[in-house]
Amino acid sequence: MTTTTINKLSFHVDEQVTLKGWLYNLRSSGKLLFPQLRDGTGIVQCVAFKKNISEELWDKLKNLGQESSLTITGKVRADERAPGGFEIDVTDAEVLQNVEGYPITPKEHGTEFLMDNRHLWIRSRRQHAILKVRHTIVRAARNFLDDDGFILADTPIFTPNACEGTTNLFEVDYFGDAKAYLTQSGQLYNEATAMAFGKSYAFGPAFRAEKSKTRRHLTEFWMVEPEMAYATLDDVMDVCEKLLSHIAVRVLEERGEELKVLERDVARLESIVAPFPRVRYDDAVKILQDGHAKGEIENRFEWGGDFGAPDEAYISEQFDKPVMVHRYPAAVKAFYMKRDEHDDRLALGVDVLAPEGYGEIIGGGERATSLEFLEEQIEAHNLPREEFEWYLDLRKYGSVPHSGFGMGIERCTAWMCGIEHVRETIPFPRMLYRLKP
RNA sequence: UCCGCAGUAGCUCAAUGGCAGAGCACCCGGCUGUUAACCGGGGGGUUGUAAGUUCGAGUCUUACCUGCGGAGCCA
Repeated sequence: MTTTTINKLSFHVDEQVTLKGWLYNLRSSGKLLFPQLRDGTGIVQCVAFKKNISEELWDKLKNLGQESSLTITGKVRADERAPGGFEIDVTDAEVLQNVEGYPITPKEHGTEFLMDNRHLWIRSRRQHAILKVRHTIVRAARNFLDDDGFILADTPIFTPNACEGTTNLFEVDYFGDAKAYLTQSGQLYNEATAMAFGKSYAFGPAFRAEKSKTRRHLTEFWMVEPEMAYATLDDVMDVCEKLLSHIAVRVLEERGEELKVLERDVARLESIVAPFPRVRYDDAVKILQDGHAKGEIENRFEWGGDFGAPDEAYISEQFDKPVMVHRYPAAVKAFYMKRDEHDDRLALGVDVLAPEGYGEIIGGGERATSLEFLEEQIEAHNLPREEFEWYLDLRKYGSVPHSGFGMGIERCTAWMCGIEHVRETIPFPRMLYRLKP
């Protein structure tokens, strides 16, 4: 007897196999039962004719509740009537637990209810598809960087200070006499690891205590943050477009079935091919102002500010591919950004805006190299100098041009899947009003 | 923090200020190819909380709680 999984049934046609899983749904028609089994790799329809099996087996199957745990043994048969193309003629079954009252029924449910039952919701087909796409994105990003010579060097989650001084942080008691904060970015530490390894990246969670209440925000989210020594802003943009193109290809290759479940328009993913348009902030402002003149956007954008959500959406709508907007006013960017040598008002930062209104999925740029400049910036931003001494050391001992960026995993996943809200792109989302389960 | 919408059975939703309802889920019965199966029967309610208007409030008023959407902020 072969024990196998549902995704491998095509290798076992006309053979007896055993599958281990849970009951996804049960339909019956008098002397005929259709238990649908899921095992994490897929869903398969099984068939049991009353006259072909023992009375004991019939009785065992007939009253099973949704999500009952069981193993099913039977012959694999190709059948066009079955969803998925294969069917199991049941010859035996072992019920580990017969379940009554599984909360998530095959009808509609509201978001609040489903989120309260998130630990069960992730068993359902759509959530399964999204989380598998997430897995592929994570693996594609890591493989891309690993194969390109980046060394994984993860950065701390407890940090002693605000690393950029821009966002609200979660404060944690650290053994009574000290305060720690949950990291909002591994950025500053990545600069240290890049000086050690040449090319490095961190992959981990980031925490922002912003009271943001939109479909693009989580308080806990995951980022991949590559950093490169001897690299410029242009080098960063090269890596961004290659990384995103690679991710799109891998998602298309590995997750065709899942994209079908999600009803994703794959043409939108097929067009994610490097090179991407590179637009200076100044020109993006012109796009917005022209849009206002044409009456396509409500507010008239003024040079100097950061883009709001509607602004980002309008800019990205002008292109099929992700857009890389670069050289922002220094005032709206982090203190460690290098200034443009041709225009001191500008910082060498880049944001990658995804199409279809998904907004900023990557933020990055070239870092300042001058010790004196950073000392001025730290003072100007009222940051505690003593907490940044180690960071300033990086400019005392072998300072070189270097650059990097951070990509938000959940926003990228929402974009690839074409779904509304990032809360479905992580197994257990943490949001402003959601800490459980 | 601000603006808007919502809260009725386990779930999704109905109910002109006048008897609290349906579908799904659950239990019982029927059906040999079901595709969110279908058909018949059954149990299931402090209408988010508190106060008010009224002969009478799920429905109108006020406050609060909770959630959803958006803004700001951000990836």
